[in-house]
Amino acid sequence: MNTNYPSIISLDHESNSRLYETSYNSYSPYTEFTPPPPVTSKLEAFDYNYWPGTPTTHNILAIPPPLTTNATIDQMHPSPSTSQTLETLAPHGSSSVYLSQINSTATIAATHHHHHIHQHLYAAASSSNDSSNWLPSTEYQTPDTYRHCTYANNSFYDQSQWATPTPSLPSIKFESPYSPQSYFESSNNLDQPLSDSKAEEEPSSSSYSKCQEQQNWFKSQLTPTPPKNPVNGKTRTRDKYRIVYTDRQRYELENEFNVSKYISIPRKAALSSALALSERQIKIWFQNRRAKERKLHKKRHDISSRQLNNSTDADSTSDAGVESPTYYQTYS
DNA sequence: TTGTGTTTTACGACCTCC
DNA sequence: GGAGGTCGTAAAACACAA
Repeated sequence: MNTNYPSIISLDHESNSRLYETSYNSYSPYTEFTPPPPVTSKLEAFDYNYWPGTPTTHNILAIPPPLTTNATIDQMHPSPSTSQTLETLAPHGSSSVYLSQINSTATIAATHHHHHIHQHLYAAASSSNDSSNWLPSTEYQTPDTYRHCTYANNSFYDQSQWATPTPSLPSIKFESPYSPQSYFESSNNLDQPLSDSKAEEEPSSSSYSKCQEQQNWFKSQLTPTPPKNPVNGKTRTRDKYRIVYTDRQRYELENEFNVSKYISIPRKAALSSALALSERQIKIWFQNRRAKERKLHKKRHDISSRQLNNSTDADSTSDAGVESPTYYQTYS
């Protein structure tokens, strides 16, 4: 699978290892990296271009700088017998390769959300220098904590920087209208620095504190903005007020909507828990989102109809691009 | 600022399905 | 009858031109 969208990676934080130190704007992931002795360490690379096929795990066999163009890896997928360079796997300009140093044996777990890719890199329970002992994909170890990093536009971004030095999400401008595409473009901005002063901030020195700040930021993003004039904290149910969802809540909801226009009961429960929203709020958000989709589609259809001028074709009006509830119920 | 149009939450009314 | 669907709408939040 080829994708032009940036990908979010979750690194196992057990090792506390960071391959890179970043500047917010331009990240050179390998500039400060000193390759460890091959006997005691391994490196891994992902090849996003093959996603979501078999996760690609590679040993780095040779690490002549710069890694980005010339590292020799043992490619285990799709051809275990061949060795390739990263350049082969990730031609310049592709959003495809991620490298991470880990101190112990590691493997990769992954989930795939439509255009949005979310990957987890989990360390094995016991370290080993023998690749034959690497855990199979069915034996991933769930880390206690992990770090989110993002690869986009040939640069890495550590999302923990969103919270440094004070939790401050780069202000995401939600474009109007909120078409799925524009929303993904906005979501890309989640992972990229904006052209403001925040982009110049230096990362904090402590990886641990950064992780804490990141977690705090995520917590803050789960707290919807209360109404400006709350009356006993009530929403419209009694006082005709509404809350404003956080960017993160809307981002995750939008991601889910791009997976399916109708949310299943299990996913609704999961999202409710993950986003600190009630299931009723999730349900109504999807109802509103579908209404918006229909409205947008109608607008587009009206425009195209006008352009076709008296054409009688109405072939694109059937479902407004949204599966019917019956369709959803069949698969829920 | 301010006025105005648009978008986002939230709900009621009504409908279908199980 | 309950759950969840659409449709229409209220009102807060937001965008933006003047």
